[in-house]
Amino acid sequence: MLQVAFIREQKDAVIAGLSKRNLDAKAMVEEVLRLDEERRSIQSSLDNTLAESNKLSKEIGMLFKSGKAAEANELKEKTANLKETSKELTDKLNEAADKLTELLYQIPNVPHESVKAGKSEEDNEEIFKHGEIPQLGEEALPHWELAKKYDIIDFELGAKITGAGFPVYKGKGARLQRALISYFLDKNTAAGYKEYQVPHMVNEASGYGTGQLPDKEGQMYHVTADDLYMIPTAEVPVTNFFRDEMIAESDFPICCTAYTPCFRREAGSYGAHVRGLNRLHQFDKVEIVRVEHPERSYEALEGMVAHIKGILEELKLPYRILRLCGGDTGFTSALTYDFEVFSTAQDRWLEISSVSNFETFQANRLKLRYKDKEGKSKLAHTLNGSSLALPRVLAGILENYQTAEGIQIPEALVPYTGFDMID
RNA sequence: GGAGAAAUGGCAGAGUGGUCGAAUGCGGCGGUCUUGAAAACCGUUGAGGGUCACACCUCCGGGGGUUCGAAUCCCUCUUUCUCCGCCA
Repeated sequence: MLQVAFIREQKDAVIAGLSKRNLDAKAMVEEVLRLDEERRSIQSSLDNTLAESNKLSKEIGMLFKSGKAAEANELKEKTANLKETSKELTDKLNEAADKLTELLYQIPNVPHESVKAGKSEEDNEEIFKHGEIPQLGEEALPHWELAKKYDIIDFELGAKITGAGFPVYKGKGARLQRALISYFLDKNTAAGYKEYQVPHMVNEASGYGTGQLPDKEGQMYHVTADDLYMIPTAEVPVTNFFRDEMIAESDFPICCTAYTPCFRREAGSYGAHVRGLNRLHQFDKVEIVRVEHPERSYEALEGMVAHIKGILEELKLPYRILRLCGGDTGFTSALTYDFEVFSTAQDRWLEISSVSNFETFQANRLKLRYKDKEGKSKLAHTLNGSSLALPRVLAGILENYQTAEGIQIPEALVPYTGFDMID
């Protein structure tokens, strides 16, 4: 969430920034400032009441010590009033503070200056494009048909044992999944990211920490008996490593990578675009997460983009990079680049990675801080990106690498799969 | 699952009703010494709110309670450790 002090100091810039998300935040911002003022004024009355009551308590203590019990008891009666006042003020304070927090939770991050205004994905800017789109001819198949033809992914079997959107990978398909995970993790660790294996469920506090709660409550699977949530991405457990942490400035940059399955309810999705691997309830992803000094976070973001470019180029997949417009940028992000691979047989671009800088938006909720040179604690910046999401990379490989003899395996993956052709 | 013990500042660790936001050590920061560094010595150093700045308020795992007054007493939850049981 945004910091109140920031909203107070940069009110107009905040409103102007949020308007790029197609959001008129004027009323919300003003309500935040009003509630904050109310909160501070109640706080100050409460402080005065408590100060007086502390003073009396000290006096009572001294009187008892010097044996003046009668005077002490007299003073005790005076504290009753103060107690009542402070209780009332505490209730009012909590109410104002809760309202303020609730409202702050509803305000998205202010987009970076490079982000253009826009309503939807139509307005995203393509900033980079690479690779040749192969000419496949008439007999080219979409990946769900290739999966069936070579018996490597079984959607029906997954539907039988769990439900739609939970595929079963078989034989060389399963092996290719494992190969991709190892390959991505190796690329990430070679680039300096430390590898982690993390729980696939998180508690409520972690959900709030990274902003899945309360915003996207319905998108996560909720294990109600134990009040745990299935993770929608490794970002949630990994970023929450740093919840309530104080970091030494010398620890920057912190670079983490983790493979996890990701669970998403995808309530409201429908149609041909969710076919096959395009949209699943459970999928595999290797994530990278960074905690950075505010002055270097955008440099880090560019580094992450370059890293992912390197992987896609090694896999020889045609891809493009989009800078998301305000309206399409995620709630918590200030700047997001999407990577898309061209799916030749479907004749469309598929999103395979999303790389974002959250600036202090997550760190504020997480209370993730560092000490600067003057010893002041400041909020750190958090960033993350997929490196990479498996299903659509797999779809891209199956579709772009299909031949009359079978599906070729990209050269870089052969050491991981142990075979160079699915046939 | 049963029995017991514990949770204190960046870390370690004292503190069992008032003078405790909290000894001491480590770490950090500043300085003396040194060509420079290390060592040694001196000083300084928790977080949040609030203020122009002070004052002042809150915070000793979370929540609630007792009391004029709680790190300290009571209840509850969470977590950790030890012993027993079960187990991939």
